[in-house]
Amino acid sequence: MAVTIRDVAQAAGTSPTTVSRVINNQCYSISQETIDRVRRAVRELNYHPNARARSFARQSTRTVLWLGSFCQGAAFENPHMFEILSGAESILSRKGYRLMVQNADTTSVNAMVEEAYASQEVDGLLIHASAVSRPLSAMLTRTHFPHVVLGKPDFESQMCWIDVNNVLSGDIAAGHLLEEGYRRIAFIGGKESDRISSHRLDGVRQALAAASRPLEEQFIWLGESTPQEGSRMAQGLFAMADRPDAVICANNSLALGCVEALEKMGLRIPRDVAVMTFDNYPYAYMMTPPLTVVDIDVYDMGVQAGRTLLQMIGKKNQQVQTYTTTSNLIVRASTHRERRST
Amino acid sequence: MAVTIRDVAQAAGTSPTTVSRVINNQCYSISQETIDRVRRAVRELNYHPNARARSFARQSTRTVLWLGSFCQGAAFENPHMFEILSGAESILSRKGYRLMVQNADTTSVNAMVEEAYASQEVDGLLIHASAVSRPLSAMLTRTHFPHVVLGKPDFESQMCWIDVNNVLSGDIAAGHLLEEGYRRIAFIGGKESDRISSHRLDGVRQALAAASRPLEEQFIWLGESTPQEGSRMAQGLFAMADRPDAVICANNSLALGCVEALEKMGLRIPRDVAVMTFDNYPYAYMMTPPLTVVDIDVYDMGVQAGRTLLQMIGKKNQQVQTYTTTSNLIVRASTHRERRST
DNA sequence: TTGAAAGCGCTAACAT
DNA sequence: ATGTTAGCGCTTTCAA
Repeated sequence: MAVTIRDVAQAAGTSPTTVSRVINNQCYSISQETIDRVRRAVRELNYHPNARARSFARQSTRTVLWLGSFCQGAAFENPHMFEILSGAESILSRKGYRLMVQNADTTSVNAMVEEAYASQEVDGLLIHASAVSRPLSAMLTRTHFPHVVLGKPDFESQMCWIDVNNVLSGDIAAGHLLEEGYRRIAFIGGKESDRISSHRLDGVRQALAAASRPLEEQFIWLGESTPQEGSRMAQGLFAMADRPDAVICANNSLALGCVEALEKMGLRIPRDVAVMTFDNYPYAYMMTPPLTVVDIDVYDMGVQAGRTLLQMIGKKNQQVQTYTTTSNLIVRASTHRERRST
Repeated sequence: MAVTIRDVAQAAGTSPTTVSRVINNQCYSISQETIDRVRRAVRELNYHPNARARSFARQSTRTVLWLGSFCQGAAFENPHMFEILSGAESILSRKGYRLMVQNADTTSVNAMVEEAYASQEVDGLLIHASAVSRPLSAMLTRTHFPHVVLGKPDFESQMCWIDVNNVLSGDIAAGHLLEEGYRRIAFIGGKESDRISSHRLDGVRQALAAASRPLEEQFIWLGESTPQEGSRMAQGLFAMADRPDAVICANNSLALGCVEALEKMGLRIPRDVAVMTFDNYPYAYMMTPPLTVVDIDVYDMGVQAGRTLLQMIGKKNQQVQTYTTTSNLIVRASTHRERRST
């Protein structure tokens, strides 16, 4: 049999209650001598409190459930989510909480949350935005169950969410190009329904307008987020009479195609044209030349989400709907005229 | 207050014992009528058994702990691990088990496993090979605690592990090129300490030897697994008098550099030279031309690991040390002479 | 076919 | 400063 709290109490010549207090650090009314005796007994018996009994007695598992997409290929197609997950794990772990994961999508998520809530299996939820639904939103709002949605849901709601600020990222991207002396800035983006791309475009527009050099409409090309489309749009862009001298690509896929097209057209990066994009995926720095990116610290977003959730678990009356603003500019050869591509 | 088993029992006019039997499907001695009454009460009261009480009473949490690297950047640098994780999640979830995750490395893992074992918090462990250590191995072997290591540990041990078969993958790669009519096959790989690369090389050697066309030593180039090195090695390879007509790159990074170098040297893929690599990363199919790869179904490896672990949790006397053999050839333009690169 | 009763190992209210 | 005691909600043994 495993060592229990009674064994420790006996060995230390005290009661289970006292042992419980010591191992939970509620020592404000315990003599130092007793504390030492208990600690020694714990060590000598190699006592580890039974987690199941604890969860049961304190009516809390100190566990958080992460709901998101864990389907086949997800890790390759959406490393973002796993990076946020990693950030959340770090803070939860540090605070003595456990992190459970479960595959969920917009249709399955309701039953899962219902079950997790009713069975009191977890103290809170972290839900990836790709897995939220309106019924879920209603349920969470009604029950006030602690939760944080990772990413802004694509409908109005009272849920608590945290997202990175793509508008800010676009702003930073355009600001960097202006600083480097580029003046004819173009944007290659995803379709209008692509909210990330649209937000980045908004930010670019903002920054250029603020610098009294508004983004010209013929310099905005939108299409599917594939290298092929990126290539096609770049070709269109640079077939125009008045060429741009810099291109902001809304994402890595578009950037890949764009760079390829520019190369084929005999344009040198960054001498003839600057190229930059968002998110520091391996593509970005493995390309020649390595691309300047505005990186979004999604790991940090996970940390913040975890921290927020823990606060909500502590005092249940908090509501948060916020953007975290942790975009970092990483300057590489593709936008830096002094350097040359390797 | 939440609905308890007593409430259901009362509503159904029976005892908690009977309700427990029904919800756990131990119905071999219960009248159909009683079962129906209980089921109805469960539904009407929207009863969900308290997971904490269950774990406590049955002395099992039906939870598995995954230990691996969740540090910053891990999702981008090692999507593999998350893909295996996803596979494991799917099978565990289906069998009514929960999956917890925790960041671990070779030094921290011992304390974590000790704690998880002693506190009886989980029923089993899935440990990524990057986080195993000799002391851990000794501890698991001594306690017979159910575990599966994902990937073959780099030291001899009695631990249970599952890995993909990289030797087989190399064999398949070489076999494909032979079939396509390529005869002068070269290999660009990671350093000798890179076990994945080495195994793939072994497989290539095997297949070519079996076809009585042994891999020529001057066609084997090894170096750091970076695009730069891949590029350098490709240049060396194709500066030789007797050029190869096909190159197998041990991984995507090397392939990226290799393709770039070939392009610069004016060689057309696949007309002048075939290129293939391993693992179906987005790089592989976003490049021009898209690369033929031998893909390793790591998701499936996670499924198999999860399944194996559940068996071990069931009957504790099983030991497994095995390769899963789920390599799939994905033929694309880079090795197919009939097609042309776009 | 069903039910009573005894835990599972800890926490926390209350008493001293 | 410490101990007594009563749960936490379920499962399971044993009896009927």
